[in-house]
Amino acid sequence: MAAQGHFLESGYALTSMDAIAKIAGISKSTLYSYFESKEHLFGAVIQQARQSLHDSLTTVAAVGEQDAEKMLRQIGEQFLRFVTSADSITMYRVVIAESAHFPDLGHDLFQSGSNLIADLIGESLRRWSEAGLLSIANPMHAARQFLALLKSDLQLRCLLDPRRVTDEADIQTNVESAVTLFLGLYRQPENG
Amino acid sequence: MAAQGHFLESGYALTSMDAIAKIAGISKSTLYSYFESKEHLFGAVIQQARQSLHDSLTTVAAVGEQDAEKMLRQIGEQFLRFVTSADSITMYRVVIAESAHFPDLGHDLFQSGSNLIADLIGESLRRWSEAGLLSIANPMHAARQFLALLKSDLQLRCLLDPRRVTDEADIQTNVESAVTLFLGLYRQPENG
DNA sequence: GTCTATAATTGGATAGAC
DNA sequence: GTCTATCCAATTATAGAC
Repeated sequence: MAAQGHFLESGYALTSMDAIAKIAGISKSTLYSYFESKEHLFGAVIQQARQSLHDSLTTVAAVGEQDAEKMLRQIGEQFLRFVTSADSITMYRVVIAESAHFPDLGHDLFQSGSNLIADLIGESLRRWSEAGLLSIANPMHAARQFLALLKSDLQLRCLLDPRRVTDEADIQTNVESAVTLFLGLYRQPENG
Repeated sequence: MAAQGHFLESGYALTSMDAIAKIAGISKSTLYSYFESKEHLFGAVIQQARQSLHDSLTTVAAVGEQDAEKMLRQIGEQFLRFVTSADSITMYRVVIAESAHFPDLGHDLFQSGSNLIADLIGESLRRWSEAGLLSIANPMHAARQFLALLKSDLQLRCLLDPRRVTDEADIQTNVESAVTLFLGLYRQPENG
């Protein structure tokens, strides 16, 4: 949908139905025949982007079997690249901006974002722990700690300052810090 | 300023100069005699709120001398109560929403928010480490880890879902988790 | 300096022809 | 189903009187 680009780029208020119709190459009346209002169109756009987010995070969390450190690094790098990507940031920015007006969208995005990735990684940690690669009493709790250490302030910095790009060095720094600290806590005694 | 409440509550686009003038009890012309445009007024409002944020965080980081665990808990509780407060969240929401339009405001807010509190706590950690209360090689790095663990997803959840209130139980859970993990890493051997 | 009144523009939504 | 043309409301900003 052509509306997606404009909504995510310019936000809800600055995106006019005129502009969307023009980009889509249809008239405004036709646009209104597909979506009953600007609010409904916005909701459809965000829900679609949310589904895409859901799929991407599921892919990020799926990692080939290796040793614990390599898997954590791989997940960490992919996760950070994804959450700091321009697409992710613009989506979060728009939904945060309109969360007072569309609280359901914000709620759903949190579920499909933070909660989903925490569950996926928590489940992986539980399996790795059962397999003896790590020693974790509470995998879900540990997953949230790992994600918190990974992100630190990177996501907030991107949301607040669009000019500050997140380069590979930023990502490597955070991954190194998070993995080191995490393994220091949860590595099996016989392995470390 | 009367504009502050309206801008923070309704966002930039939905706040009209008519409404601000009405709330302030003056006419629109008078309002324009003080601020040359809506953008300038918005900038002034945010910069003032940013100064208030700066002062609040400085207060949060100032803690009486006690043992390390009590100080970390006290800072953690106050920090989390502050960043999840309705005032802080609405301010961040508005600035994030307009960060593409006003990148300087977002940049300044990040400096006066995340970077400031990290520096303040990092400096405290350095002093406590020198005094032998903790054993920290890189205090600034440790401060960012502590803050990341404290916040985890609480701030993002508040930004995305205004209906979900952060209660004292959420705060205590995160403080407990962060302080426990942090002390497990950095407590002086002879103390722990 | 402050007000009333009013430009000038924009945007969401619809009517009616085809 | 799709278009053109239009309505109606809201908004930024200013002109001009006092």
